[in-house]
Amino acid sequence: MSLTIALLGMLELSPLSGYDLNKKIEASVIHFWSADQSQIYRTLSRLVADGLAEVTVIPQDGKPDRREHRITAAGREALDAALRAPLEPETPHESFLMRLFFADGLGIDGVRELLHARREDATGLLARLKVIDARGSGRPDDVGQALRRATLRNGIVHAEAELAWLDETESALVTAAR
Amino acid sequence: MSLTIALLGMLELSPLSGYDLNKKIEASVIHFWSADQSQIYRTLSRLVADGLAEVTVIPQDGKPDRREHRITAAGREALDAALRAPLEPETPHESFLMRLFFADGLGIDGVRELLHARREDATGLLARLKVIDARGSGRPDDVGQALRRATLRNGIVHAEAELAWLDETESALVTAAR
DNA sequence: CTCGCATATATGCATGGTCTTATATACCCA
DNA sequence: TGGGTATATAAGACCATGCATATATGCGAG
Repeated sequence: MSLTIALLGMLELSPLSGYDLNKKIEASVIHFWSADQSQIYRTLSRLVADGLAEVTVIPQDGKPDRREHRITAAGREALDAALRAPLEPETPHESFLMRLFFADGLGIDGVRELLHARREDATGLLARLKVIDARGSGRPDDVGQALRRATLRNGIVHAEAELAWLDETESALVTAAR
Repeated sequence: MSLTIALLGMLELSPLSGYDLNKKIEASVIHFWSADQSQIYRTLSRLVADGLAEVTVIPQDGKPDRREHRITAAGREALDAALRAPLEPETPHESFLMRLFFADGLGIDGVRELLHARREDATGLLARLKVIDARGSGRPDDVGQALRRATLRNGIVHAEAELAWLDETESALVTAAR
């Protein structure tokens, strides 16, 4: 469903090929949505099959045909409906927390390594997000820009929360291990 | 992989049936891992097929046989290896942020509704987590307890971060919409 | 007495996602 | 000259997950 929103949302701005969509996703929503190339093409095919997008084949020399997709009226309706539908209930899958929950058998050093690895990940993520945020850091001129900025800020505040939690957790562990 | 850790981790403490495991998961890791009953049984079968657990069938009257699983030596090794393996790279899938990113077309009121719905979810989640946290709120006596507590605290700090981000985002939106 | 809940396991089907591989050409760098 | 990158699409295999459904019985509430 979310990938459908991504594709329709991008097609609403301009007609694009699967290749273009893949690049756009990597460039703009990758911080909260990881999408596989093959999955993009499959979902795009389904949009066309469902009449939510139309294809224009543009022959090219030396390269495969470029299949340009444009959103249909039905596609615009579907996008609007998807955006307005009730939020789907959360089904969390936090593999790191699963490990931590059962990490007792690793001993105190093993637990510390686990937390250290997590800190590295969170630090790296935060740095990357901040670089992107700095690039687009004029005050937003329109609502769309403010929304895109907000998704980035979301990643940043959660990365910071994770680091703060790591501090807290490492202290608590020292106390518990005594 | 994570569900495997959950099952092996729980079997290490005592032999359990699939039914027991389902209940234990609902009672203890549900705040960071949602598991389906059928998935638990399937994963459990795989553990047995892979020699990581063994089954003892205990006939019961009036109820289906109880298939009690106990972890094997290979299972303990597999658990330890899984806990020590490098953290898998994150592949985020935040459907709410996907909507927000493309929510421009909803108009300012639609966006506000979206944020409001998110706030309700986050508020409810935070309340539930705090209840659980209060229940187990003596200072932890051993490392295992501290770890379990830490996973809960993780959920709490992220729920709080989400609420803070919602405040920030709603303000920014007011500014951008002017 | 019936309805729903607890006990207990299992299968079937669909969806979404990941990883790999295939095809074909042009260009740049070492 | 060979290897990597960019352009462009697509199929196959596999895995985890989710939802529905089936079976069979005891027990308590209404």
